[in-house]
Amino acid sequence: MPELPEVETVARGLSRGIRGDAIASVWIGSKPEPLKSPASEIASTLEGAGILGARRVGKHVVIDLDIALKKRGSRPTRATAQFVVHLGMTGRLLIASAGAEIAPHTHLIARLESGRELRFVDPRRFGRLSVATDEFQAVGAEPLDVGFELFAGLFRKRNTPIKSALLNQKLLSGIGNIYADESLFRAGIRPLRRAGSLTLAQLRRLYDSVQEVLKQAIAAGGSSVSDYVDASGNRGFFQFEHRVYGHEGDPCTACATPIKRIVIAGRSAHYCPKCQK
DNA sequence: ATACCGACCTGTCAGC
DNA sequence: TGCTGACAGGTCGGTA
Repeated sequence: MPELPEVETVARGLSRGIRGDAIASVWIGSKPEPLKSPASEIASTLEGAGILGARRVGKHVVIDLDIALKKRGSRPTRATAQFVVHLGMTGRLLIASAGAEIAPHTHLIARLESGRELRFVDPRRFGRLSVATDEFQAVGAEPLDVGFELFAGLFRKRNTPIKSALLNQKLLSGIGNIYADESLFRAGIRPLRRAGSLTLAQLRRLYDSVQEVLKQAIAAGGSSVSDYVDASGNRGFFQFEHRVYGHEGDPCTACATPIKRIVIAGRSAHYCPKCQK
């Protein structure tokens, strides 16, 4: 499901929806895979915490918590904590009314003071939940904040296919399979091109394409390929703007050549063999 | 150090 | 109808 635009959409929706609310109690399911922090630590951090807001860091949703109230009288040195959620492939963070039916594969429910609930649902359990008191940081650069010089430097002397480099979260945090393919198509670069072999002009086009694709996708509320929905359960619309991803065999929107699908490092890659060099 | 590959999970869909 | 295999927005650890 979620790459940068989808995670950004979820985070914005959460921030709008539950900022200012507080967590009354927490229920955690029995399937342990999604928990990076111990269940007891997640529950104790969340319970009683005020919700300051939510934001995106790479592909992570970070929910900022005010935990000062819980330490009243003990002069806390640090009054904030973070609930960090990675949605994996099929994870959802949903704001639900308390009476709403509980979907299968619901792994965490945070009951809010307002009577609503924040729920984490994840059929494949590739998602990850953790709490942190230190400022959470992505390992790679933010694709929408990085300057061109730094962006270009990430790929210099790299022998790996540019598609793999775009998916490497240690270089850029947030780009996934859809937006890597769409960016490379718009930049006219084949996914198998060695990253280090790109000319400065091609790097510039790739930089511009990445920015453009991500911004357009955020504006469209992300891509709903099968089941992605935002915090309110709404689907995105950017899947209708995909020009290569999921379009194997379809005519290229620019030249009508059939779009090809190949496998690079175990992930499918889609491209136009004529437009992309 | 770098890069590929299978593993981790469940659900869906095409093909037989 | 029902089985099987391929595939899915992501990341990790092991291996070469």
